[in-house]
Amino acid sequence: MESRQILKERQGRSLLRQEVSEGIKRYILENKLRPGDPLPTESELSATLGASRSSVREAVKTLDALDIVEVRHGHGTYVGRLSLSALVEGLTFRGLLSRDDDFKVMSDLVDVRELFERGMAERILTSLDSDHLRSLYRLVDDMERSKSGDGTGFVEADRAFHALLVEPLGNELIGQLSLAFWDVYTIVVPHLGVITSKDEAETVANHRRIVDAAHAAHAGDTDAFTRAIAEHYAPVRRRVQEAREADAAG
Amino acid sequence: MESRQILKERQGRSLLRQEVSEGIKRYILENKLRPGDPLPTESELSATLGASRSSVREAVKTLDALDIVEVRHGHGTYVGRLSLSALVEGLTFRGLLSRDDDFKVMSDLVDVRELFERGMAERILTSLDSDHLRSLYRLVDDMERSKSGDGTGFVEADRAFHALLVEPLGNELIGQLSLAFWDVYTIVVPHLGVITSKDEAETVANHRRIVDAAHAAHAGDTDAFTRAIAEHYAPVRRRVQEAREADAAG
DNA sequence: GCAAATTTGTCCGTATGTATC
DNA sequence: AGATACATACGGACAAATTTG
Repeated sequence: MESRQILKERQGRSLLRQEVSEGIKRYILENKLRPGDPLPTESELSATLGASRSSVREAVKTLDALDIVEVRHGHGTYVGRLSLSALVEGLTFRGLLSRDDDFKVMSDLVDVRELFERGMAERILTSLDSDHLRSLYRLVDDMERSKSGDGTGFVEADRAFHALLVEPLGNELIGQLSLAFWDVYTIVVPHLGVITSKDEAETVANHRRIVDAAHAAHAGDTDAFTRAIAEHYAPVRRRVQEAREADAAG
Repeated sequence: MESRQILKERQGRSLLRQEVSEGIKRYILENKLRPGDPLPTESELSATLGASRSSVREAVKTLDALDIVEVRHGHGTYVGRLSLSALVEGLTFRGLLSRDDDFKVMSDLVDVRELFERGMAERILTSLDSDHLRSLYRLVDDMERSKSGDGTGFVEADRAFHALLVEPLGNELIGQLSLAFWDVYTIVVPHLGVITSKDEAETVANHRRIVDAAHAAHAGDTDAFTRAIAEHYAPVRRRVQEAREADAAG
């Protein structure tokens, strides 16, 4: 069997699965494939890269976890969306695992969320136009309406708001990171085991205050805007704090 | 064979591999394991979770890619370090794949790197003590010495500098993200295919200026400090720009 | 330093589930 | 509905790496 040969030729240093993974990535890069483009079947990859189906499958699974590759059962393997899903899953697990550590992981996370919006305040205001402002107001209205409604509407509007807030920067990475941390926060907080305050009216008001400040300040002073953002994150931080104190008391 | 039974009972919806992955994560959480703690062997997991060893292995590989689990050949499986390695690998691949898109991925990345340090400037300065300052100066001296030396010393000092700069914040997540983006930048730029300027003397000077500004400003005005950071990232941005222009011209 | 034991790595063959035509 | 192509899952065998006696 020739595969044994290849095994010998590899001089035993790195793992075959690792080489297969590199091979698949190289294939995508050399052929300049885009997200959604089809990849060769597992059998073809197996033959081309000189590894068994099992090794190819394990390699594909690691790339799938990073969203470099996407597998559709009974259909085929494709180039992945290259999203930050791996970051979300990793940080979510970290947040769940280290609840004991004074919930520091989560409070650090809120710091980062605030950093994205406060640190980019100036640039957000200068590139914000009236269309964006209108869309932001619309989302706040959506939150207002779906408040104490079915449920999913409120959080979805919240998520969309923070995506839209940094959108005028034209920096996709910041937008994706911002959403990734929003996702982690939203997933982890309900698992903290204690009931935390969740004043939806206050949340709506805080979001509206951000848009109001943006509308007023526009290209002028950014202080009111950054203050509004800080006030928005105060209750977010408080929820983590409440969970921490309840956990320490219990 | 009873495994066939389980397959039926799952009603064919979710994937077995996925369930195994969830099972392993649940095991870690319920037993409150920490990074480095040993996990059951593949055979044991296979028996406990009611799946074949192949399926367990594939599930373990996805968790390994997220650094939730760490596998050591011939030794065993352990709880992972929960690092941001998946983010680095994912963004690196994204940067390599979308070179054509005017290198926007990389310029967005530099924006984020600068955001971490500029956006946290105030908090960095207020919690910076003389020990930190001395350590920062020492790293700049290291860079100066290893300039045009063996090679690895320079970049390593650069990496350590940016880690140390945000360290006084006490926010581990920001430190890890900062390093993750530094890693991606350092890995991707050499692959951009064109020789970009790499003035090490200028780099040293820019880093020293940051520490000088921090030393002078301390708890006072942050303007000089943020300006020094901006000046540091100007040449970093220029390298990406040069690669872009060379690519467009060629 | 050798040998045995343990654990992960790789391979193969086969059967089943899933989507498309 | 049938046929085809593909991924999913299984089980067993052997190779390679690591630890231990």
